[in-house]
Amino acid sequence: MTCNYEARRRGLHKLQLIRDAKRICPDVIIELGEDISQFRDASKELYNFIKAYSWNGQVERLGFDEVWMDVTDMVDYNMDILNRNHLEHGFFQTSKDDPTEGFEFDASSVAGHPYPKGSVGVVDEDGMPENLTLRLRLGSHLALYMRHQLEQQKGYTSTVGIATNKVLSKLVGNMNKPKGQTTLMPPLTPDAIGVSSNALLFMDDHEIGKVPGIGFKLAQKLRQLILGHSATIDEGLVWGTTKECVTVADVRNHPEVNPETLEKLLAGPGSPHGIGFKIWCLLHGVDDSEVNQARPVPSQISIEDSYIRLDTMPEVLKELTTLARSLLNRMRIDLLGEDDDHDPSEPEAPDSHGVARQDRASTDGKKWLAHPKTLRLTTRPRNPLNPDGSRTRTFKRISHSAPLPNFVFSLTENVDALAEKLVRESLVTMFRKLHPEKAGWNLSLVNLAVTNMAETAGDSKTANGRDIGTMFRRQEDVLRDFRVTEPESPLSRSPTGLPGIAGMPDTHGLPKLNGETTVHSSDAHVPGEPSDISNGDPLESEDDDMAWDEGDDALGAVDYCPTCKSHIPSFAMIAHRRFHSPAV
DNA sequence: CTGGGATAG
DNA sequence: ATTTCTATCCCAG
Repeated sequence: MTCNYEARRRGLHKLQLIRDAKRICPDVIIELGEDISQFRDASKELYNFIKAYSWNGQVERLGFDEVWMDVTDMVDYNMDILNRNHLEHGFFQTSKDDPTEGFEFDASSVAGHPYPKGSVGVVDEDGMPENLTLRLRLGSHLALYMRHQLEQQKGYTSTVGIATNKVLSKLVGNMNKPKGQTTLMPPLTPDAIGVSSNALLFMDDHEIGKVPGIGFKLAQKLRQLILGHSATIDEGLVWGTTKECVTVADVRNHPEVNPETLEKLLAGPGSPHGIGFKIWCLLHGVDDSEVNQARPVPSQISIEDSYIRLDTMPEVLKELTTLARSLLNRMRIDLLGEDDDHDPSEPEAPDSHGVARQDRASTDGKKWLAHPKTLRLTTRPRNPLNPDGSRTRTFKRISHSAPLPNFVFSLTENVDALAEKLVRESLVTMFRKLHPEKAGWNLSLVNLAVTNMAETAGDSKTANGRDIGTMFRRQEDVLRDFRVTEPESPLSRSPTGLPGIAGMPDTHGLPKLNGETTVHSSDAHVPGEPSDISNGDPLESEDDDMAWDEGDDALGAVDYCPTCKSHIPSFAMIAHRRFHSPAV
């Protein structure tokens, strides 16, 4: 499935056949098994570590090992307190409240690698760096500091990209891996005197499919446009590579390429609105998408397994039970939080079977942070045999959703019993909707998911025990469809005031320059070799109109359910107790 | 809200 | 085109 850097140095790559790996590297160590809980745990730990540095909470995960962090506010603040006469003796405050928290740094240079190589950014006749150059330098020093802390405190090295938006930071982060950081330096807009933009220069060499947001389907359409025929997929090598190499420059410089033609080429049923303009922006290194807020709970939890042969009902029931058990355990790990109202003197209720708890998640003193409302069952059927005996492979999935029954939130019942009950009372019916025939099907994959999380009040509780953040988000949800907003184009945000040059679409390709700094971090590495941090490499040197609050006094009384450890409005307690009573 | 697609690691 | 187990966002209906 995957391999470490050592194996890659020996010529192996991810998603390689075991047979090929053994041939190329006979002493390869193959680890069988698919328990990724350790990776999940490490991912959470490192993500929480990074999140703790954020002021604005914009810390977005991408998979298990990558994070974007918008540090615009931290850079704003530190630009204000920076002494421009003594750039060499700067102090970066990592806390607004405590002026002693932070690190000393040299704002006269970039930390780590600049792109292009050797660039110092844009500096005037007196050697004074322009604002954006200084801002990116600050970003680079913050990145170096955080990487140092990560290595010292957690023992992981890392790779970082520092730039003015998400797409540029992610791509520039690839330049010096592992254990390096790269900052995309100004000028980032084409200059009146003809100095070209480093953003364009940087984007131009990338193969079209390497640009985040341009996946396999879009890349093939763009290659077709440039080549005049569909690009041939290069077999044998890594997935996604083509024999013909079409670069960003090839597409951008194509005479017929503009937002309108791209829209005609790329738009289709199901494709996002305005895709032509979005892709055109990406080709110019322009990306006005926000770094998402860190969320307390995931929006979905899913478990899946693939099968060589799964074609009988008893086997399906067995697999569904196994998956349901995993899913319920995952729900307890990811959706349970500390219960502030928990009384530790009260012994935990024994489970109904008197069996010692062996689940991974401890449930005492915990409560549900969110209640998923929906259960989804997905399968991937194998195609029936063709008349000639061959089988056309498909990877299409079919799914069916149903309400998630409330008994799964019981913290007194053991997971095994709950899993069996879930299969009996929900999943069997859902399975029949997908596969009404008694036999004749053969599944290559089964997936179980819980979605539509209804978040319960979190940490930021108000006096009446409600989450003010959730209330505002709800207000936003309600108002959104009624509010008339003026669409804002990223181009309208140009801070330069430079007029575009007629006939040069490039000049409209302004990166997001409104002072934002995005850091993209990837590739946490286990301890081992010295990194560019530790080896001393000099390079790395209120009002009354709150309609939603109406009637609160009437409904305000809240009871506490000892079974599922939730706060329940008093008027609903009788009905709520029925949820926990055995089914009749 | 559902079911499916595209994209991503 | 292949092989896995996740996850997110978006769209039409």
